[in-house]
Amino acid sequence: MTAPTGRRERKKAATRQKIADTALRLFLARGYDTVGIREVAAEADVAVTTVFAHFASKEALVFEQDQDFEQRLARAVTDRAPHEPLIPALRREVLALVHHCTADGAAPVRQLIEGTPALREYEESMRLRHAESLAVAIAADPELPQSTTACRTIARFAIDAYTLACEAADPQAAVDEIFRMIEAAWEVACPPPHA
Amino acid sequence: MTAPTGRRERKKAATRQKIADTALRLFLARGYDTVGIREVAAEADVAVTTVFAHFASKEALVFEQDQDFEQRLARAVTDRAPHEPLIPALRREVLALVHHCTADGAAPVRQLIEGTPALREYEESMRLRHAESLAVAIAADPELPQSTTACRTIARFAIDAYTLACEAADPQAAVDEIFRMIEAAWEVACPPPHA
DNA sequence: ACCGTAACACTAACGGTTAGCTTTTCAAAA
DNA sequence: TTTTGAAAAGCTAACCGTTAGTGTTACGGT
Repeated sequence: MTAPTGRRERKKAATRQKIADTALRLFLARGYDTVGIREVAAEADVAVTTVFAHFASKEALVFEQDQDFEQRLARAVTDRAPHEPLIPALRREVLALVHHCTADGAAPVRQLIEGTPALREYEESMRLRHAESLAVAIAADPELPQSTTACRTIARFAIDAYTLACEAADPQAAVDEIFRMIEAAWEVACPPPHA
Repeated sequence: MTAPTGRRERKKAATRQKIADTALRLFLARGYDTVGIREVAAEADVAVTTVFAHFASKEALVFEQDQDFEQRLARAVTDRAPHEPLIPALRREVLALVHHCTADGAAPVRQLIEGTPALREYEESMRLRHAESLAVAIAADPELPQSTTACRTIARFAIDAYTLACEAADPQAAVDEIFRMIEAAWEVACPPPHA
């Protein structure tokens, strides 16, 4: 179902990839702030306007892989097994995402992001957008008839868990600890019928 | 105790105030994005460089009043009565801050912020800085010997409460609802000795 | 073979921000 | 009072991310 990719789409994808690779290479080698867009474009042998045709901003060049982050969280909620409780499903997905971003291969990029304020800000803005769409997914669940505020709250808490766990010394333990807190918060907002 | 303010400091403060007032007036009248820094400077009758000598960025012009937000949260923790539990003290302060920012007088400015993506982003970045310093204040409390992760988690939750409550239809009710959740989360992270 | 259009290039500009340097203005030492 | 040091403000010119305007090329469907 990947469709017969024509030469056109292949070339486009290649250009995009070349830009992203070049940018990341230069950023890692010499630092994000000291490498300009004009230089990235020159090194990738494309026009500056082409860079912005493929990426919405300079920061977006660094977060090329994380496109599906948003969808994965929402789907963890909407596609979970019938009658499966919300929080454990959320916890599982957050843990997977944390593992993905603390993997050994991602270390240099993580370091680049952590050491560049502009990138940290950009990432946090992304996360907040993710929280909003997660809140919508939670609110849309017919099995959970609670307030909009509670949905948005839990969504933000989950994003907080992800962010904090990524920075923690022991990410796995951090996810466990924070989700114990989230579980308690959720039970207060939406008391289960079992008790 | 305001000290004998010399002419110099008075003039400096006056310049700063004039810039901030002019900027806010123009932004409210014609929109944030359509008013340039050069125009603000001209209207305030100062040089562009002077604007940036007083404010770190264009966005900072809008958040002139909120300087002490950060301190107030930290102090609500450090200066609370001996043996007073953490969460109620935090709740009280957050509620006060929410009231302050949803007051009638602040309505036009809030509307300006909500309607300008650049300002929303900037505000969120501020909040995260506030969360960090709040986390430090919580971690420094000798009565609460728990993990760094728990401190940072609660700090972010409190900031989330502020943000969500400011946007909610009924801010007071939102603070109540969210802090019930936070209370539960805190008790799991730091079980009180009473039970 | 032809045409519509998506992808890309080029130039020039806009707006936020900063560096470098000069001028003004206050405060306190001399 | 006069001198002097420094903070505050000004001016110019630029840097950098980003966008608009305008072509040009190369592909894909007819």
